[in-house]
Amino acid sequence: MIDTPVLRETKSNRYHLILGDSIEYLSKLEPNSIDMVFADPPYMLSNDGFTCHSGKAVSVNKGQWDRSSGLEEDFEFHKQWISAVRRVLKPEGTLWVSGTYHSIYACGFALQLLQFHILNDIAWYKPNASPNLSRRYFTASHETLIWARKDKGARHTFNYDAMRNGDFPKDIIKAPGKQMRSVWSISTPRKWEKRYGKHPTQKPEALIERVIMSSTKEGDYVLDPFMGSGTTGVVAVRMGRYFIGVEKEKDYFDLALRRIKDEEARIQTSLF
Amino acid sequence: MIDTPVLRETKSNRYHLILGDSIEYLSKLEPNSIDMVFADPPYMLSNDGFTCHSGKAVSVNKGQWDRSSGLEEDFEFHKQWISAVRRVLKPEGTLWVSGTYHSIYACGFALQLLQFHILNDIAWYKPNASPNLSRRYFTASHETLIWARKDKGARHTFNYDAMRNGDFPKDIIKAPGKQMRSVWSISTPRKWEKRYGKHPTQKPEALIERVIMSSTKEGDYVLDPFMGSGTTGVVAVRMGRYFIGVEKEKDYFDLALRRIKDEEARIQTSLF
DNA sequence: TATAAAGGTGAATCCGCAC
DNA sequence: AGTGCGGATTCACCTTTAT
Repeated sequence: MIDTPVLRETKSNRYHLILGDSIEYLSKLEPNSIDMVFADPPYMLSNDGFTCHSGKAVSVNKGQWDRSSGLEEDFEFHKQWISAVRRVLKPEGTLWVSGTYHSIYACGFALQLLQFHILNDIAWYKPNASPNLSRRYFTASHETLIWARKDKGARHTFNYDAMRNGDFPKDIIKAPGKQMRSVWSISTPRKWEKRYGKHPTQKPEALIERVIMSSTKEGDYVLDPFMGSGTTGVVAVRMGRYFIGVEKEKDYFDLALRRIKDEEARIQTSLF
Repeated sequence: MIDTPVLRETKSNRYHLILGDSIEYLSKLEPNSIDMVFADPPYMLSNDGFTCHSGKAVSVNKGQWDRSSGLEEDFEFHKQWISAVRRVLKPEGTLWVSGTYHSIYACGFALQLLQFHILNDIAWYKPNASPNLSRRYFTASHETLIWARKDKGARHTFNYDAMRNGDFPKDIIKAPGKQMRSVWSISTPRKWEKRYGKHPTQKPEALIERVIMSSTKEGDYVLDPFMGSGTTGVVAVRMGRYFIGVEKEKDYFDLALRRIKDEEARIQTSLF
């Protein structure tokens, strides 16, 4: 794999998609230019005897020291991408980070070390989570999202009324006309639309909608440094935000591009 | 304040309460002797221009570097007490850590660095949380609990059936006869029993009951290094576990002692 | 045709058993 | 004592059948 920062780009009035490395690309972006970043970072590095160097996984020694050093490698990676994000965020801009316990503690701690100010942590409860088959743990049924702003002093966007008075009929936690709480009940998409084939870690559109609705305005610049299959882009474009997405794996990039283009077409059609 | 490790101790058949410093005390305990630790660590060090050195708070410079250095002090503290806990845990023993986003990322990351193996993270949802008055954030309505075991290889205790089939009538998440999930809906105690006066960060007994019920057996040794007002001890004694509690502030120690003694008396009475 | 009940499937470990 | 295979486990959701 060639180590070029940007292998391919596709632009439109509504989005800018980049096939390449996030940190590389972010370092070339205009500083203080992004309103909101949504990031679902990878966390494979330290887990099962594999470590990930510039995009390719290599097997490593599984000794005790290694698990720790893997964790520290993860941590270095998280500090790097969060720093890169910090540079391009507007002072009043905010960052969302999502993850399970495998990665969220390293991310949250890195965030705090790098002077981000946590506004909320959100527990995304999945009512349709898979059962636990081993019977040796509780059934893992949620993920964590951290919402933080760049500067403690700046005034961030929070659409209080939309959150309080919006319609969230399937959420068993949210009461109509009451404040949105830090626990969100949103089902995972069970079968992925056949049009685009299956993708393992797909986030539900309702989740991303809530994130974008709560913390951005129309016309804002939304960036996803680990775009994956592009759900953030699909929803951002649908909601009238400008989307910048970076993805280093070509298959995911192609899938995201197709989905976001389709969404754009749907919008054009519906304007008539 | 004198830096004696143990200022006062009170023992019985059911508990052992220590007024003094946790890390000091733990360093003298028998290694590999404790079945479960429940810890709700303090996190004041780095927060609002105060740092806490050996028990007393001193004002510090609020510069940018300082917030970071305060965080790192917190982190050092968490690594120290978690290491001390690690030493006294049995190989199959487990550790619970509770906290909000102020401290839980540093704790979780420290836990992982110190070779603990996370079994679950639990989102404790508080249906009766206070509303958000600023209208600039989501309403903070949950805390996080991390459950981890000392060794990945060892077989920890998990009372699957008690969790699956027990009665949790007030929990809007838990379905009868279905597995216990990683989100628990438990109200906070609204008014604290008058007998003991008010305490700010009181945890509900139902929460501690669920923790102890799920991860310990009768007769197990349960330790709380930051005992506070002693709820862990009250519930542990009630459930027939042997409780070891450490608290460095005399007022809290006295309160905990009174509550746990009262619980013990209640048990003796009910045996007739 | 709509709604309800019944039956089948898949996912991710852990465990015992045979060697 | 390691290794490897196969069965057991639970629950949401889909499909099929029944009312």
